[in-house]
Amino acid sequence: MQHSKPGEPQILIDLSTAIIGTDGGTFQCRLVEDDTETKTGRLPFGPFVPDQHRTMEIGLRQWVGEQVGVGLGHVEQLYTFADRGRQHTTPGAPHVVSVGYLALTNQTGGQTRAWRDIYNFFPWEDWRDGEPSMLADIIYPALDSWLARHAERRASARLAFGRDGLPWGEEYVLERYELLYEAGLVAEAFADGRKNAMPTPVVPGEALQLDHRRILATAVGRLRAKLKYRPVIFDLMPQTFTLTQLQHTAETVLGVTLHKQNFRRLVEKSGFLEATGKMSKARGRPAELFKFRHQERSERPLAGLRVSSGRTRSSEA
Amino acid sequence: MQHSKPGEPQILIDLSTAIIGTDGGTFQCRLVEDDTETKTGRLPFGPFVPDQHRTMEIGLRQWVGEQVGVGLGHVEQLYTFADRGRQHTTPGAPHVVSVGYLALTNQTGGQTRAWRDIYNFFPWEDWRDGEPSMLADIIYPALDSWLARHAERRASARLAFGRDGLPWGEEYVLERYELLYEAGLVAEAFADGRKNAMPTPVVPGEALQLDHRRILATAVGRLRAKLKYRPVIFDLMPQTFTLTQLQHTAETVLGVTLHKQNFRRLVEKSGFLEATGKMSKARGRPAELFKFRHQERSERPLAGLRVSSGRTRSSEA
DNA sequence: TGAAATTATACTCAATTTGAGTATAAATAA
DNA sequence: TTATTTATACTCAAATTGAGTATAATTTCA
Repeated sequence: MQHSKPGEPQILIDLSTAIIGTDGGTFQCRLVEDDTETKTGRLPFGPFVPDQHRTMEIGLRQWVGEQVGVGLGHVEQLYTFADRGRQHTTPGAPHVVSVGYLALTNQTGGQTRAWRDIYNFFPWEDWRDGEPSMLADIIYPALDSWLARHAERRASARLAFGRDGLPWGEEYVLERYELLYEAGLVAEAFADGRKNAMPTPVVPGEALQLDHRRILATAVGRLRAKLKYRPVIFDLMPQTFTLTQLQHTAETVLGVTLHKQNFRRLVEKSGFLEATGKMSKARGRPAELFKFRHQERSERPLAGLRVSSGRTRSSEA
Repeated sequence: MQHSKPGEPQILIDLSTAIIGTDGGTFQCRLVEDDTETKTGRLPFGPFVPDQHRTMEIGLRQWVGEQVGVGLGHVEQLYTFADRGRQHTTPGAPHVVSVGYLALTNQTGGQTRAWRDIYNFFPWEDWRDGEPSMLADIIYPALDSWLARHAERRASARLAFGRDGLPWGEEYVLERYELLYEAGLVAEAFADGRKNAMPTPVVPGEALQLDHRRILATAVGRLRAKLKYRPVIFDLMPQTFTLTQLQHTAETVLGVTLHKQNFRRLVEKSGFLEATGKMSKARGRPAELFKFRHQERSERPLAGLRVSSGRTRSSEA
């Protein structure tokens, strides 16, 4: 077997990056204004030019710095997407392979239209006010009717959506999105010409161009999983912060509420925080401001940021 | 910024695959006979031809089936390696990007020279007989002398090698290998022309061509981590097996010994196993043969295959 | 000004999980 | 028939987790 011969289409590599931050309880991602008639946004991307960049991450940091202008914390390669059909191909056109990246920032500039709430694209992922009603009302009926014809995907659906008594695993973001795509319930399935897809998307949630919603789902899933065993959350925080702010950020990313006292116990025990002695000025009792101990950064996992949901917000009132 | 122009070198994509299995306590990887003067092996790879394969995984399964001839279980994309310097480039030659894959098999054919013990390449990773003496004798002194000049890498080294009272995390295989590479202690560092590299490798362990030992380290680290939250271990097992065989496989992959009674408790509670009623015939008391419940496959994580080392093999006598 | 609301922090307690054993059973080897 | 080997069952203390209660220090508002 040979590599592609001169006559065959060339391969180009794009670095598609989900730049993620939080801003006062919203979970944000940097998007690029759409210019097509479809009105769907897309992730920012830059080409990988091997002769100019020693590694892909160096190339990525460069064009993000130039074009997006936010400082990046943790950067992580997600997945390389090369499926044919992911692009609406012109015959003979070069084949574009996307390397997806996750990049974290603590500068989101919430006012610009370029930063969008991630839960716009995955409204079923936000359980902070309890289970989203669209699951029982729309998603489960539609999914079940598809599963009736696709029994082989039943076990996956049970795990991904936490059915039949299984718990909802907040990190299975990609698995859930892919099932909805396979079942033809999201707009991209129709755009990609899947046979079973509905012309009007069944499930609420804004679409993105090409497979960018899939890349974003990969990013969110990876971030949620990583939060539990690595101290990446601090890359989303400002220099100093209160424990409540830290908890809100964790809740925003995970899409659940957490038990306040236990969160405090966990985070204090972890040894990642250093008290600054200063206090925040807000409504109730002032809270101590902490900062992240950078020297401790890679020393131990933030074990145990396990999800044990606190009171749901609705019952909190 | 533009994609590479016609005059620039073309990009080719290779799928480099770590095909991993176990065979009676050895941890094996399929390698391709070396044909160069360097006498180092390499991972099997095949080109990704976008026009022939709808997805990379389909392409991979095809050439593995044709050329390696083993059935594959779990297949997982690891990482896309595009660093310049990873290849000994001829100017103008096409730039090759490797997409690394991990593939599990339960057919290793241990007799052929093509299957090699993974711990040949990472002898410091096998703690089944206690801490390998080369760590204290060779690796730590050499690493410390490098760290004296590279204080910024100290925290990483502490986490990766479990120093200063931190535990040895068996999943940090890549992090350890990369530190040894950076410190110039492995043969590849010299081959890649790193300034500080020793012409004769300081640390024991066989090298592989290009960055294939790094890809293999990624594969082993990912597999060790995944074992703890997904039932991938069953892809390494034959149809039926005893609990002791299952435990030996886990120990082989993780490179540690486990507490027998607790392993049994964990694995029985998980619900993944089904008793066959048959018994194994061996030396002591016969053990019940189990099989994996495939329907349960994706239903729940094999939570808690946490490492709690049992008696070390040396003190077991 | 003083009670109510709000937010932060400290502490408790039972249930579960984990780590590390002891005890016993069922086979083979000498 | 006794020792050796391997398998399996059961125990128990320590640590972790889930879910509270209690109390402290502010602001808000009547």
